[in-house]
Amino acid sequence: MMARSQKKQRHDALREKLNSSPFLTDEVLAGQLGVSVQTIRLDRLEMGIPEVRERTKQMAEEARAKLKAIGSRDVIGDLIDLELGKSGISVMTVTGDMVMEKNRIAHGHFIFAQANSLALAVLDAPVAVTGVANIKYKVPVHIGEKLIAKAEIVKKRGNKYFVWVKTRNDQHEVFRSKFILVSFDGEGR
Amino acid sequence: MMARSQKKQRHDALREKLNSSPFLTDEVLAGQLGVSVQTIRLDRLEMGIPEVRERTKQMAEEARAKLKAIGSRDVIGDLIDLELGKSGISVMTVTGDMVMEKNRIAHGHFIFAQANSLALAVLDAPVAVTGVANIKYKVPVHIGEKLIAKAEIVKKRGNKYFVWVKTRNDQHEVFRSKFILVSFDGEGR
DNA sequence: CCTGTTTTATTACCAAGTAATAGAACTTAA
DNA sequence: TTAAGTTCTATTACTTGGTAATAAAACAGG
Repeated sequence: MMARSQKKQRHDALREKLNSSPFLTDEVLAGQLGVSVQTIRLDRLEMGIPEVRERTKQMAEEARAKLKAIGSRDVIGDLIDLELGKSGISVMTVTGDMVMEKNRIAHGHFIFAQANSLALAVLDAPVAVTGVANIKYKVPVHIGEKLIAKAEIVKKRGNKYFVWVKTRNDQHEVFRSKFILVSFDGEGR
Repeated sequence: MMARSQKKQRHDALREKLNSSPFLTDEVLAGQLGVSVQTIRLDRLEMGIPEVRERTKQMAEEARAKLKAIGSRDVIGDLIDLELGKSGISVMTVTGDMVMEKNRIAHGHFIFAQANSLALAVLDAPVAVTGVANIKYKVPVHIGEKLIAKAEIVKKRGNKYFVWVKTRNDQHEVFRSKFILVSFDGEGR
């Protein structure tokens, strides 16, 4: 039963090699693993791994889609309800790349970003920026949680808008913030 | 001189097509542009565009590198100085994907993110999260600006740390924030 | 009509495969 | 030891999407 275990080992090695550098041809792989090209092909067939060209293409498409998704997030979270000049609701699901590596807790700035961009979206003004924010994180947020942020304009004075945003997950209010936003036609802040 | 201008047009069309979908083979391109495969090949040669396989590979590698860079930003900005438990400095250059489309001003949450992660980095504690933040945006920030954030721990009470972060560009202080961070071994916030 | 550019066609060749088939080598169990 | 089974290797024919080189056709302008 030596042969069988050697095969398994080789399969693992192959998987690992392709994982770290997916652009290796069968010929190169054969050389590195000390077997014939045909053996590599057989292995790939058994393991359901496509050829280099296919792998490369898949990688390119995947990475492209991901980058595109990342690029198009001017408003963070999905705006699901909006009464311009009054209130709005946005939903965001916490994904793997929002959490800190150390403790798997969501990085605060994503929660802030959702609230901040919602606050800006609610404003009935063409151009506005954030002036002041008072924020409080109440409960740590983890991967997979769905965050619902509700914004409400509570006051307006001149070109200054006072907006409160409360964010909750299923159970708790996890975050609470007060923004002062400044709309400006010319310049000012 | 009709012929020459037709060629130029075709080159432009080719460039555009490949820009939006880089995985087209010469054969498909030839069909879409109504010319022979050889013409496409000649065009590519003239224009210095490599074959599909090469293009795909380049794309894959590029996109991969980009994604990797994005993924590894637990601390946003570059930590250039750090006295653990006391103070720290971080530098971040505002890139194109940090600004809002509408007004080309940096989205507030990137500036916040730099300050927040710097504040956390300065803490001499294994695990910590943000509890409260009071922040003020003083001057709008634009693409290309280099932001220098300086953090300082001003007080410690129990497991609560009070940290001030001031961010400036070349000329002004653009942002100012006070954080209360909570370090925790077990649980708590 | 001739000339020069542009386009197309043809041929030989390559890399990195798939698919199928056959043979060698090693392993083991009877 | 030998037969059987698994695993590995080799060989051959064929495919895609090209490169490189050469020649011929089409067309436009003078």
